[in-house]
Amino acid sequence: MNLFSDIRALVIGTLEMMTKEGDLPDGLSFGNVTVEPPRDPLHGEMATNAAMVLAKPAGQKPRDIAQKLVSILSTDDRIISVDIAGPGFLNLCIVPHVWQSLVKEVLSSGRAYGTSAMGAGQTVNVEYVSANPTGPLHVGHTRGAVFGDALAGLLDYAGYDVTREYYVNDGGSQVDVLARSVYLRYLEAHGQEVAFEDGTYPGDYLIPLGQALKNKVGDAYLDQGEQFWLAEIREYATEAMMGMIRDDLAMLGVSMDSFFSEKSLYGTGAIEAAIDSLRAKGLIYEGVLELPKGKKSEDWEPREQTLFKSTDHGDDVDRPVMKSDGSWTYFAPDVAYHADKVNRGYDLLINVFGADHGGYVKRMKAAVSALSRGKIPLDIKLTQLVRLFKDGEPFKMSKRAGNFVTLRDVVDQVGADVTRFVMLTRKNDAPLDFDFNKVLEQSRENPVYYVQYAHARGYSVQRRAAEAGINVDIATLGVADLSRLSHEAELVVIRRLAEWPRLIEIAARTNEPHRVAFYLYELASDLHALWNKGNEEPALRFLQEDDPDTSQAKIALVQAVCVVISAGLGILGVKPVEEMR
RNA sequence: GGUCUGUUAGCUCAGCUGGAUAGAGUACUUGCCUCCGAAGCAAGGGGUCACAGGUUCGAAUCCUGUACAGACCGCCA
Repeated sequence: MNLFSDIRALVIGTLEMMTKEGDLPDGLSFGNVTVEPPRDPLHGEMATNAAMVLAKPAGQKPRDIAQKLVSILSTDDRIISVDIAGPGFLNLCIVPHVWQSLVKEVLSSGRAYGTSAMGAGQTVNVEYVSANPTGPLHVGHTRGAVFGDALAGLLDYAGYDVTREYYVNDGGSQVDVLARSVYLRYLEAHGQEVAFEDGTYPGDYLIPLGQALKNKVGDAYLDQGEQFWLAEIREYATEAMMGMIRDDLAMLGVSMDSFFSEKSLYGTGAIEAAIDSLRAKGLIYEGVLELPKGKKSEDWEPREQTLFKSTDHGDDVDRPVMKSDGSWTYFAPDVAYHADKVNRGYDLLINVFGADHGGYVKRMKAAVSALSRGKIPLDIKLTQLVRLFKDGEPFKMSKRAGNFVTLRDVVDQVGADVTRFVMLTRKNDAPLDFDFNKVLEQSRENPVYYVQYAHARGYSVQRRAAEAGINVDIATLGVADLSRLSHEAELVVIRRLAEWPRLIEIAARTNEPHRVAFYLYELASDLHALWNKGNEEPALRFLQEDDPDTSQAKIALVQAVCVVISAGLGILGVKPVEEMR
C-alpha cells in the first residue's frame, strides 16, 4: 500500500474522466503528473503538479484545469479540501482516518510494508567487491561491499529477484605473482633469505601461507623451477586468499550467492565463443590503436591487435581483446563473463566498481549492449575513494608495501554496523572521509546510534507499558482505536511513514541505497521529537496510565515506526537493537 | 589531450521525474531531566547552490562553455 500512489491514481482517474467529458484534449500523457509531500507542510499534506504540467500540452491555463480538478477531487471521501496555490499547484488535505489506518496497515504487513511491486520479480544480477584474490580486502573494497550489499538488499525489498555475485579474478597474471610471492614465503619458512622485488606482494599476510605450504609439501618445492610448482601454488594460494576474503566479508555481514571464477572461462571455449559472437556481429577486427594523446610517443610502438569495435556502442575508442602476442587481454574474459550473465537470462545487470575502474564503464556497457543486442541494461555504479583519517591526520596506504588498512582493521575497531551505516550516509559517487576518531570517540554523534536509539526507545515504551499492565501484543495493537491519534505531532510521524514505500521506489529506481539511510535518520528524528513533546504536553506521552485504549493507539504508532526502522536497517544490513547498552 | 565523477551554510553533507520561501548534522548563542531512556528535544544567527550563458510558466536540478578537485586512459589486472 502506498498512499501517494493511491491518491495519484485518483488524480489520474479524474484527469481521464475530464478527457472523456471533453474538458481536456485526447492523447495527453499523464506520466509527468506527480503526487508528493509538499516541501513545506503549511502547503497541505499532499501536492500535485497536474494542472501545471498539463497546461501547455492541453493549451489551457493552469488555473482553469486546476479549478475543474478541484471540483471533482473534493467529492472524494478521502479528501477534506483541495486548494489551488502558487502558479497552479493543488494542495490536498486528507481525512485523518486515512492516515490513521496506515498505522494498522504497517503493523499487519510488518516488514512487507513498503515492499514494492516495481521489481515484479524481475531478475537482477548485482556484481560487487570482485577484488583480486591476492590479499585481504582493504577499506576501498569495504565501501564497495557495503554499497553493493545494501543495493542488493534494496532491490530485493523492492521486489526484484536478486543474485549477489563476486567475480573472482583467478585467471590473470596477478595470481602468478601471488604464487611467486607465496613461494618466497615458503623459502623463508625453510630459513632462506629472500628479497621481495618489484612485481611481488610483500605483505605479511602471506607468511602463514608459506609456513602452511611447508607443512603441506615439506621440501618438495625447494630448488625446483617455476614450471614445477607454479600451477599448484597458484591453486593453493588462490583458494586460501578466497577463504580469507570470505571471512572478511562475513565479518561485515556480507554473503554472496555466487562466486564466478574467471579461470573457469579458460580452456572451455567460453572466451572464444563470446568473442566469436561479437565477430558474428561484425565487431571484431585486426587493427592498430592510435597513440593516446598526452602519452609520450617514445614509449609507444604501434602494434596490430585484435580489437572490439566498442565505438559502435558508445565507447570513445575501440578496445583490444587480444594482445600482440596472441594472449587475451583482461577485457576478453570480462566479455565472456558478461556473455555468461546475459545467457543466464537476467533482466537487469548491475556492476559495482571502484572509481579506479571508471575507465571500464563504457567498454563494459558497449560489450553488454552488443552481446544482448541492446536488450539487457547494464548499470555501473562507481564507489569513490575512502579517505581514512585518524587524529585528523590522513592515513596513507600502499598496497605494494603491504601496509594498507584492511576491512578487518576497520571492522575490528568500529564494528560492522557503524562501518556500514557510515559508509552509506554518503552518495556512492562522492569521496568519503572516514575518521576513526569521529566514528569511535564521538559515537554519540554517529547517525547509526541515533537511529538505533529511536528503535530502542520504541521497545522501551512497550516494556514500560507491559509493566503498567497494558496489553501491547501485536494483535491487540492491530485493533487499537487509532482515531485517538489526532494530534498534529502524531500525524507528522504517520505522514513520514507514508513516504516509505515511495522512498523505496525512488531509491531502487536510481540504485541509491543511501537514500534509505537518510530517510531512517529523518524518521528517527520525528520519533525523538514526538517523544520530547511529551515533556511539555502530557497528552502526547505514549503511556497514558489511566487510559489503556489511548496508550495502545499511541504505542501502535511507535511500533509502526519500529517496524519501518527495522525494515530499513535490514536493507542496509545493520542490526536494529531493542536496548542501548 | 581525452573520458568519467564531483563543486550547495565556517566544517561534513542531503536535496525525488525541473516545482512553491534551498534543508539536516556539526560548530556558535540560548533554553528543556520531579516527566515513557537527555545517546534526546526546542529556539536563534549563518547561502551569489563554483562562474558565465542557454532552454521555459518555473533551474541547485536539464544543455553548452569556463575554473578548481579526484579517478582513469594499448602491450597490468
